[in-house]
This record gives sequence, structure tokens and C-alpha cells, in this order.
Amino acid sequence: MPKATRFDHQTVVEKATNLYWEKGFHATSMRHLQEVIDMRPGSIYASFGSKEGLFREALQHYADLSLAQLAIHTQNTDSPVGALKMFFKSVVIDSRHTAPSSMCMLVKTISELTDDNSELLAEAKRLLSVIEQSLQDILQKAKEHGELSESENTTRLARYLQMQLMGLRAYARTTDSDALLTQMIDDIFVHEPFLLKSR
Amino acid sequence: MPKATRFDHQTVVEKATNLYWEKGFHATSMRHLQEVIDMRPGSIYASFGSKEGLFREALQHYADLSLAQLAIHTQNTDSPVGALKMFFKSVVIDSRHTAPSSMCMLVKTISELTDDNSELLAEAKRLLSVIEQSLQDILQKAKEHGELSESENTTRLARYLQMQLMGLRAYARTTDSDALLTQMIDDIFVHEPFLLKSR
DNA sequence: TTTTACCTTGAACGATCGTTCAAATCCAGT
DNA sequence: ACTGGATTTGAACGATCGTTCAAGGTAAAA
Repeated sequence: MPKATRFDHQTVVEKATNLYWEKGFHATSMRHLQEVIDMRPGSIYASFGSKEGLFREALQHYADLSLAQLAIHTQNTDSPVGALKMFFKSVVIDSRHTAPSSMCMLVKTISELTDDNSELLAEAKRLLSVIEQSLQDILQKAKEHGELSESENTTRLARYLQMQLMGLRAYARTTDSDALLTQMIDDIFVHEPFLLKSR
Repeated sequence: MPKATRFDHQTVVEKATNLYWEKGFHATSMRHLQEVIDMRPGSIYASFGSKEGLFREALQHYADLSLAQLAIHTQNTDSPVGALKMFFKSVVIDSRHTAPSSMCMLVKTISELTDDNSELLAEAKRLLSVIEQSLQDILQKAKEHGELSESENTTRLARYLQMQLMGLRAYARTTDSDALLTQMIDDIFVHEPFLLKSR
């Protein structure tokens, strides 16, 4: 009757990530998780330790995905800023129709969790800072391609972009109009080739 | 031993709002709620119907607070834009040290909830749109005070500000530096007296 | 084929979840 | 002071929560 062949770690983490991403940490029950990843409690706890342990792996997996997506857009391009804009549209608009949630899983996590789960909270913050650093690296490349003035502060700009992305993806949950979001992203990347004019 | 004097509806909703705001819907247990609002299950269910019913009242109360705060800042001023900026700083920075969460309770709610609680989700979205409309009204006043060009699209600008506020308050959860957030708000309201340059 | 080390299984545990309701209590009207 | 309708109380309910562990199954070594 049982199957009991060894589970595929990669597949399991993917499925767990999608469920956690959609429902959040608290609203995801181990029972539901068991069905989705097709594992029994004993196996789950032997492999991941706890509900928190599996969530931690899910967070890491999500961040890896995000960084990979960012890399795909920006490598082998002579317009890092254009690539960044494409990345924004891809993440904000396309993924609304395919991903478990329009929102960033890391933002959902820091939004939901409190000090009652301080380790997971800290881990989500850490991963967000890694992504922000990655944005900064791309802005640095933009400088080297002459898309950004040497006098620009990439740290500040990366922080600003990160904040905008959080806002866009949260706002995306309040509307069904892709056109609206497209316009908002165009507003962020105002001038060709770049940027929030101002400063 | 018991007290059994009639409960104060206003106070109870305030306390419930603060707990829901901090913990979110799912992580707030009725047991904890009972302690905080000092009511027994029977009374709660007689007055509010369910955990969802009380949460609905909390959402409404939160939105009322937000609108009142916005009104206080903007009435009796000849610089609606300046008032808007003050409002942003007050909400993003000050409330980090006083409020249950740096994040907007409505954004936390649309972030956490799924179609499993579609009524509450819809209500949170509705209240967000009310606030966005209120932002638009202030931008209209800014036009009348000559702070904003008549050609500006207030609908679009209000949407943009709403998105920025969502982003700022989410980002606020990732840092302890008030200076950073102050700078970001200054960046949003770039030119004296106003606005994201560009369009 | 038998042994052995590892992995999976699924029933079961105590704790906690949201909710109900009969009994106790309060307070306004007489 | 008494009554009667409204309100609060707190024990209790079934369901579900995250987690544990003895038992059973698998696969590679001997």
C-alpha cells in the first residue's frame, strides 16, 4: 500500500514555498502542507525539524528564485536600467497571474511575523537586504554603462527601488488593472533612459 | 466576585484593533483577545458575532483613525502639500515608536488574508480606496492653493502616493534608522513645494 | 538471501483553536 | 422591594493545531 520511496528535496521545498507564499506562515497548517508536499509528519520532522525549519528553507528558496530572476534579466545586457525596468514589470505584473501571491513572500513574512518568531523574522529581513544589495550592484553596472551619473548614490537608489517594489506589489493586490501598474512602473522610471528625475 | 458592568464599546474596539494590528488576524486568538478587551466569550459573540465580526469593526476603526489623522494635518493649512509631507513623516516615523506595528493595518490585512476570508479582504480593499480618495481630495486642495499645476492628474498622483506609503511602511520594518526613512520621504517630496518632479 | 542501517508511515498525544449556552448577574420599570 | 428582560459569565464542546514515536518498509552491503 505505501510507497516510501525517498522524497525529492528540491520538489518538496518548491511546493512548500508556494503554499507558504500563498497562505502565510500561520494560516498554513502542517496537515495541508503534508498533502501538498506528499510527506507524512515523521518524514517532515526528520528532514526539516519543525514547521519553522521548513519555512526557513522556503524563505531561502524564494530568495534564490528572486535573485536568479534578477540575474537573468540583467546579465548580458548593455542597458542595466532597461533590464531593471523589465524586471519590475515581470515581477509586479506577470507574476500576478502565475505566482501564489502578487506580494513578495519576504514582505508578507515581515508583515505577518512578530517577535514570537524572531528567528524567521530576522532571516526574512536578512534576505531582503541581500536582494537590495543585488539591486545596488545593478545600479553600479548602470554607471559603468553610462546610464547613471557617477555622482548618484547607488545605496540610496537601491533602497528607494526596493521600497518602490514593496509598494507596487502591495498595491497590486488592490487592483485588477495591469494597465494601472504598468503606468506606475513607467512613472518610476520616468526619463529615458532613467530615473526618478529629481535629485 | 464578577463585575458584569456593561462594557464600553469604543474602548473595546480600540483594544481589539491594537491587538489585531500587531498580531494579524490568524495569529490573534480569541483567548488573547478576551484578556486584552476584558470580556468573556459569550459577551463577545453576543456583541460582535464572531472573530471576523470583531475584526471587521477593528478595520473600520483603524480606517477612521487614519482618516482623522489625515484630516488633522491638512485642515486649516495653506500648504496641503506640506501637510501631506508632515502626515507621511508622522505615519511612517513617529508611529513606529508608538503604534502596534509600523505597517498599515489594512496592508497587513490584504497581505495576510486570502479568499478563505473574502469578505474581510474585500472590506480592507474598500477602506484603502477610501483613504486613497481622501489623498486625492487633498491634492485637489493643493491645486486650489497653487501648489500643484492644474494639469496634474490627481487620481494618478494619489495612487502613486498611496503606493509609496505602502512601500515606506513596509520598508520601515526592515530598518531601525529614522534618518533613513526621513531621507526617503524627502526624496518623494523632492522639490519645494512639490513633488516627484517628472510628469 | 540475510543482515543492517536508514527512512517512511500513520496513529496518537496534549494543547489550543473558535464557538456555544445554561446559569448567574445586573439594572430599569413598577 | 420586587420583577422581568437584557447582559455577562465561565465551563464545556468538537475540531484542529504542531509534534512525537513505535512499527513497518526499503535498499544497499554482506
